[in-house]
Amino acid sequence: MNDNGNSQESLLALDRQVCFALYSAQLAMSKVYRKLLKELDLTYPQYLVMLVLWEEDGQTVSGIGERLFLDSATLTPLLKRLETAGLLRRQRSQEDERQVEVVLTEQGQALRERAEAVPESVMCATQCSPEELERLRDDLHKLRQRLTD
Amino acid sequence: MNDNGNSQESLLALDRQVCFALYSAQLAMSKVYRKLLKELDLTYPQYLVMLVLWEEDGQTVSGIGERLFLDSATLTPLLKRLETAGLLRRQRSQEDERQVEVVLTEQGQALRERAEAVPESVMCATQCSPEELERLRDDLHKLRQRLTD
DNA sequence: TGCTATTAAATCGCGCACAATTTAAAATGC
DNA sequence: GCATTTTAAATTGTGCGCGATTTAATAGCA
Repeated sequence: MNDNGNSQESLLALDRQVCFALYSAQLAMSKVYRKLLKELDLTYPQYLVMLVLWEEDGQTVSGIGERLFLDSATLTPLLKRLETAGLLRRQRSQEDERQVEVVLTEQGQALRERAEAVPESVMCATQCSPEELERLRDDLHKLRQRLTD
Repeated sequence: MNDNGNSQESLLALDRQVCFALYSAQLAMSKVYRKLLKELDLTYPQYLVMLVLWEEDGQTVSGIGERLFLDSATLTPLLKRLETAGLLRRQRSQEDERQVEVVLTEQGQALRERAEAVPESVMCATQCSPEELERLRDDLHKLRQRLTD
């Protein structure tokens, strides 16, 4: 038969699991981004924060966190690194001193131009059609929503 | 118009990106697993290593790494933790002293029984049909392969 | 008003991932 | 046989993610 009666038919079989497919696809994607974002001196999570701020500047830490599903334990040190890199400033809100507003510097705004090329490079690396990518995106979005109910 | 001329129509728009959908779905999945695997005192990557060893015991570090797309820098400390937990032993190969063979202990083999329930719980948490999950798995598998060409 | 409860960030500790380097063993070439 | 190259694992350093806790400010309420 097979090793330990555990193979293709078992639910524990690695290659049958969606979650491993998800996990390893994500790792592979990270590697593609790592290479592309090296040019911009950004990590992928840092790039995500910049996307959020390019869409709407001046958000609070928790505002960014809601958008990316990350909390302050992850974001605070990440934002400090981006601040050190000169891409943004962090300042306590005037109205509510508990909150920290994150504001892009000119350099941070300027970086957007150079980032424009990234999505196309990634889409190219996937070797998928726009239709395939859209379907996958929507499926993943649905999955994430269901998992966080 | 909109903030910085950058919104729904831009390729930089967060919610249009497959990669962010992938990233955040993976994080959500991790959280589901974290809760389930807490029972077994395993992290998700540790669980993956156990899956690999339950399928075939006695593999080398690089063998496990090929299966999971991870390298020794990730696996060595992880395997040491599993060894400390009493789930496996690491021993230099007799024929080739460069290689380290990873062998399950009785306790490690026994854990398999308790892990049997995990996949079903996860599938349940996704609230997806088996067909949806299979399609997603195959799509993700395809994506990973294309990204690592 | 003053006390308690809630909220927002920050901090701490741990476990990945991975680039880069090191160590040691085996394979190769002359 | 011996030096060179290749290979496997380990090590080092950095940056996430996140559970758990802490710090500080605001809100709520008697």
